[in-house]
Amino acid sequence: MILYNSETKQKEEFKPNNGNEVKMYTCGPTVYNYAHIGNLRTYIFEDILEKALNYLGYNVQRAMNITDVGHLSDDSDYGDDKMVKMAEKEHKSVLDIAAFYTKAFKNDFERLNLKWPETVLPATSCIDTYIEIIKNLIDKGFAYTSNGNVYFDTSKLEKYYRLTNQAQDEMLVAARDEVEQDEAKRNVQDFALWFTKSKFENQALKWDSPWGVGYPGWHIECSGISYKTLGEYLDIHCGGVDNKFPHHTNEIAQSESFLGHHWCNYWFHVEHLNVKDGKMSKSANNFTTVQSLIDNGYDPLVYKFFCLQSHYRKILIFSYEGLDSAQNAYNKLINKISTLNKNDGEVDFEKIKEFEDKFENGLSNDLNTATCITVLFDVLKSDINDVSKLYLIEKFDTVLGLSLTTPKKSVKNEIDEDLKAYILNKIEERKNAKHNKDFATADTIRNELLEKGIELIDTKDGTEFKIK
RNA sequence: GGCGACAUAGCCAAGUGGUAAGGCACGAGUCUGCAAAACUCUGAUCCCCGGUUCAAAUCCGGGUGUCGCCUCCA
Repeated sequence: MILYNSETKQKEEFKPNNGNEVKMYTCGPTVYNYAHIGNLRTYIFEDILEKALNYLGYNVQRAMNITDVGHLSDDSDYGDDKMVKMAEKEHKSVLDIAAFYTKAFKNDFERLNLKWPETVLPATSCIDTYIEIIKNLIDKGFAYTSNGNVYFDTSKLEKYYRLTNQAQDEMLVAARDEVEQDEAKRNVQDFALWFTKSKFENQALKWDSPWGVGYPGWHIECSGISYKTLGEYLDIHCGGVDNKFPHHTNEIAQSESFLGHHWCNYWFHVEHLNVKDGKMSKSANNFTTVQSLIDNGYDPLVYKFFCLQSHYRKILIFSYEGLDSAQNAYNKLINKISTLNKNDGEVDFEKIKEFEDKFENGLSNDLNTATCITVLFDVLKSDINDVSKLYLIEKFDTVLGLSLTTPKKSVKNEIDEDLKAYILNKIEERKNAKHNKDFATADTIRNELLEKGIELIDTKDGTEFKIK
C-alpha cells in the first residue's frame, strides 16, 4: 500500500514495524459539544484507512483519546476551559458533559458505519502515565519548571519543527491577537506539560503531582495514551491537518525525548471540510451536525458517500447542492443494487478479478476512494452475472461501509394493513379510470397520493408504490 | 511577515510524462394516455505566460486567484 506521509511529504510504500501488525493512533475529539460533519470527515477517512489495511491483509490495533480535560475555551482563546464553560452553561459537572458528548460522538460513528476503535480512553484516565513521562523528561533535561508550571524545552532538540517547514525566527509569535505570550517560558515555542498555574484558574478537574495540584497540558495526553496502549513504536498517527502544528509537532518532541528513539513512521493527515467562504468551525457558527443532516432528510451515509467521492488530502467544499448530487447518486446506486437477482448462478471468479484489482489498486494508491466508488458503477454496468456483482459489492462495502446491500427495510413492508389496502384500492380505481380513458381522474388520484407522500410508479407489470 | 495546499466541462471530482475515469444536473431519444421511474445517447485540451521533452493537465520557472496554518480546532 502506498501512503502519503506528511512528515516526509511524499508517497511511500507502507511497511509496518512488525510484520502485518499495524499500530495506529488517532487523535480524538474534545467532548464539549457535538461533532460537526467537518470533524467527522477525518474520522471517516481514518476508518477507511483501518478497513483498507484489514482488506489488504493487515491486523490493525487502533487507539483513540477522548479529550475531557484541559482545553481552552471556545475558538477564541479567552476565558475558561471549554469543558468548564459548557458545564456551567448546562448546569452539569464537567464529567457529565464529557459523558454526554462522548455518547453523542459514538452515536455519530454508528450512523456513519464507522468502527469504534478497540481502545478509546478518556484523557483523565491516564494521569499517572503523563506524570511518569513528565518526570522522565525533567530528569533528562528536556523539561523545566517555571512559575509553577512544567514546560518542554524545545531548544534541547536538534530539530523541533518536524511536520512543518517553518523556521523559528520567521514565525509570528501570537499571530492571532487573542493569544498572549506566556512570560514563564524560556523559549517562545516551548509548551506546557503540566499546569498548576494558568490564566484559567477555575479548572474543574485537578490532580496531585510532584509539581503541585494541577492538570496536564494538551499535547501530553496523546503521547501518554499512545504510549500506554500501543507501546514505544507507532506505525501510523492520524489526525486533521490543523493538528500538524503545534499538536503533532509537540507530540513528536515529547514522545521521542521520552522514548529515546524515533517514534512514529507515518503521519496521516486529513484535509478540512470547508464551506464556500472558508472552513467549517464551531466558532464561525457555520457548522452542520449529523443530526441536522437527518433533520433535513438526508441519510448520514449520503454525506459519507459525498466524502468518499473526493480525496482525503484535498479540501472538500460542503454545500447542500453538492449533497443533493451525492444523494441522487447514492439512491440510484442502492436502487440498482436492490434489483440484482441473488439466485442467477455462481460467482464467476475469473471475470470479477479485474474489478477486484481496480478496487484494490484504488485503495493501495494513497486511499483513492473516488476510484473505488467508480468501480462500483463499473461493476453494475458490466456484463457479469448478478451474483458476481453482489459478491463484489458486498466485499467492497466491508471497506466503504455504505450499507450498499443492506438498505433500510422497505417501508412498504412496515406500513399498516389499512394504509396498504387504501393505496391498493386507489391504484385499482386509477387503473379503471385509465382503462376508461378518464385520464383526468387517473391523474387526480395520482396527485392526491403524491401529496400524501405516496409515489406511484407504472411498470409493465402494473403499478407499484413508494412511500417517501 | 513566514509556512503550506489547491486551481480539470454548469456543479462535484479522478488523473503524477504518452493524446482527459466516474457521478450529479441539463438536453435528445426509447417506454408511457401524460408524467415519474428505468434505459440509451450527448459535452472539456485541463487558471495565465514561458521553459524542458519526440511527447505535459501531469516536470521546471514566473504570474493570478482561492483556502489553510503560525501555539483553540478534525
